[in-house]
Amino acid sequence: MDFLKIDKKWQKRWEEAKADSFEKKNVDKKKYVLEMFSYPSAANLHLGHWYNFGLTDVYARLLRMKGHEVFQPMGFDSFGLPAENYAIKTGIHPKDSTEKNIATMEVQLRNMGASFDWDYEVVTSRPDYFKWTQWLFLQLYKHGLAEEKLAPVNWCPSCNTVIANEQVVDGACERCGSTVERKEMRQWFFKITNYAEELLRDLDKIDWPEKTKLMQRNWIGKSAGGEVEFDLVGGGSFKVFTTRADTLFGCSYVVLAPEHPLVDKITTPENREAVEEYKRQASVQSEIDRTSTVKEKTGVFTGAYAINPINGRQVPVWVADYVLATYGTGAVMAVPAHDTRDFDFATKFNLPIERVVKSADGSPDDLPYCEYGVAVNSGFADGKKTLEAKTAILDKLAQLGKGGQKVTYRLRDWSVSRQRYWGAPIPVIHCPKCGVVPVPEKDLPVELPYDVNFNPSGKSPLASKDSYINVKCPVCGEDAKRDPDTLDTFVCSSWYYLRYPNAKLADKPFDTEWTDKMLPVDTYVGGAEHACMHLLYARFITKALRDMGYIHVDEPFKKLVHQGIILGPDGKRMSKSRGNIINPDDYVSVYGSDVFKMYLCFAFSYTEGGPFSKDGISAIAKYLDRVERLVMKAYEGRENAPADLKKVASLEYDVNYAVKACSADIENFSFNTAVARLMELTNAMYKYDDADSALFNASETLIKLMTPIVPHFAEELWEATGHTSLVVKESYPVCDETKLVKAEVEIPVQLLGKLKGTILLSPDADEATASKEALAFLGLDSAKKIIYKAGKIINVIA
RNA sequence: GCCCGAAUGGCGGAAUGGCAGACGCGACGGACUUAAAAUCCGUUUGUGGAAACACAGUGUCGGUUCAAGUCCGACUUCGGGCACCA
Repeated sequence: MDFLKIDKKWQKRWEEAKADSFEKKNVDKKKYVLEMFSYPSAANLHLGHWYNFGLTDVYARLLRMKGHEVFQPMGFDSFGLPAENYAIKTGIHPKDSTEKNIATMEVQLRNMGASFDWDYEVVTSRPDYFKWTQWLFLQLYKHGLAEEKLAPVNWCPSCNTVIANEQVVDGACERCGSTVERKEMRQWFFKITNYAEELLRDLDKIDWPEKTKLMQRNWIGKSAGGEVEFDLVGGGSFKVFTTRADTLFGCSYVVLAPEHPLVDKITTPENREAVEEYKRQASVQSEIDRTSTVKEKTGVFTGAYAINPINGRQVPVWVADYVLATYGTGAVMAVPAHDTRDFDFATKFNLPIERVVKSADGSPDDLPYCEYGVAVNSGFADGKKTLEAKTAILDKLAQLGKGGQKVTYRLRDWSVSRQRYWGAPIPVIHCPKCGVVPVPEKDLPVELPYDVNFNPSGKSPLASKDSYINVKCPVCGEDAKRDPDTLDTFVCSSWYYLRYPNAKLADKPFDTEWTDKMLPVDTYVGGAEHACMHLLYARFITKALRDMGYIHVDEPFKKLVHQGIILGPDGKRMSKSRGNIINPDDYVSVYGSDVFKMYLCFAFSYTEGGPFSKDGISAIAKYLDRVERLVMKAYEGRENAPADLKKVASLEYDVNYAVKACSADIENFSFNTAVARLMELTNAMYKYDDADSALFNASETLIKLMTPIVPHFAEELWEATGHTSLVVKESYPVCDETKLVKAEVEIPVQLLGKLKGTILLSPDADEATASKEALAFLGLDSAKKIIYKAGKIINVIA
């Protein structure tokens, strides 16, 4: 078959017939199937796109044939750094290169033959979309979920921009590999931490890979412990967070993070110089390799003392960079006897190490002893087990008004300001008189000016565009300035699944009533690398919009599937530097989209991925030709009456088995076994040998079973066998269970657990019959015990 | 360092605790052909054996069970995540 020709032919027919259109009136049967939309890069569709979009489309097509109204839209996440970097290098404007790339990719995506409904296309860099991204920002601001604060941010000196924690990999910029610095800046933050608890809790409600849920749980990092307030000698106080309140009696010093605001206030004059020097060094340290946990502890004494509220003891206040400003309270109580870090520090600086826990069962408890045990040297808590001692001490602190139970999260607020050009402008005006003034909604979108110098200068490119930056304050009318920054592109992608069903809506981002019907996304498919970024942000935004009353779902993505990663033929990740990149076009242009897609289905376990090998591709082409010959033979003989009814029954068994298995496999994203079942059926049909009406019936079913995977090919055969309808519009075959009932099945017979052979038995034979047959087979008179599972196995214990 | 996941023929990969290796690639053999390609039909975990068959076998060691690739415990290697989180 000419696979290249049929691609075009049927794609045209489907378009004419609107075969992929979502029928709004059938919304009660909707299935929202979504693939993570892609960034429009200059290169052609890569293998990952094919693997994600092409195979998810197999799933979508199956659902459609099974009677669901499938909504499968497509679009582009088109703001972002690559276009801007490309512009800096080549002088081609990001908007121009992006729009050009989108046009190219649209054509390629259409050529895939996937059943996207393009009427709902979304492009995040166009004003009709980012107008509503800005609207989203304003709603978050109105509801106190967006705030501006001075905060240390990750600064990439090479990209000249702030980057998110998630984009810092091993202390380096994820994109360019430069060492990330820390810098204090005024930044907009979304208060995702307000939702930490719910984001954690609702993971139990969604059908996601356990691994992904675990990653989010760890990322949120809930930690239940206590808070302890230390007064400072000479006035003032600060709090520490601890999970080991039971060790409070053993606290021999306290440590503040170098960035802690109290440091400057409490440092005594004679220590000031050393502390200042340490702070300076610490900021440099953090730029260097922070990943080393074996790094020797450093720190300086402030000269100040704090009072341990549990025993009134004065303890020195130190500053050390092993305490993180961004976690807990930025201060810790140090109990060197029972914490390895404190132990290392105390050893180095010769601070007291006092045991307050011993092992409960007499097992070795050399210091530092970090296990749970029994409290000692702890006043009223002596003799209590760790958990009880924690409670007792925290209760006591609560009575004293010096602390109590406290939960802390590792999750931090989401920094969304980017000192970049190619993003959605932040819709805020800074007025010298009125302060932060949100742009009125009627003035949205805040358009991105075209003619801007976006070469990195350390400042936002928009800051130097006078006609953009200078505005009148919407409140007082005086001269004011726009916020010069743009939004993190993760903001754009945090709500696009809401826009898809409302893609053309002009007067609002989405219609609440309609969105309630369309959401949640039933099945979401994309890479696992988004576990702690996009997937968490989208959940947060959904919950925030729900609390504002705009939607009424708790979770955006009911079921989540991650595709695996296809590696280069060398088993390594594909990369330009390795030169092991596989270009799908090289194969699609030879074999057509069906063959290539079916190869992708068959060669990998979908969620695992694995190394690419071209060897299997021609085999798939051969297989399809084999099917074509078979189907045409069956078509020729369709008028013949079957001669052998036993053979027909066997064939019908094979057909129905394939129907059942294929459907279940595709629904489970087990595409490789679905293809295997098709091949088995094909082999069985070849063995059947006669060309008669039974074989023709089987071939009709085979064509339908193949439709989700190789739709062009299936259409061609469907047409060649006398049909005028579109097979993609046909119903998926239904398994006839009665054809799967066999009079006799092969039952394995084991002797002492070792397989000896098989006997033929009725699948519901009773134990007596089975035992008799098994003993006869083994040549035994009796047995101590016989384990019999009907239809499964007989194990004889002699 | 901590937390997850994985390990099955020459290769990609199948196996709700119940016949390990489905399906395919590759290889080998046969049919068709003057020949080749294409196609069709076989064989293909290892060892021994002409064969029937026997024994061994799912990274390593131990355990639970009538029965373990699958469950449990320890370890090895690889992959992923987090990484001074108090």
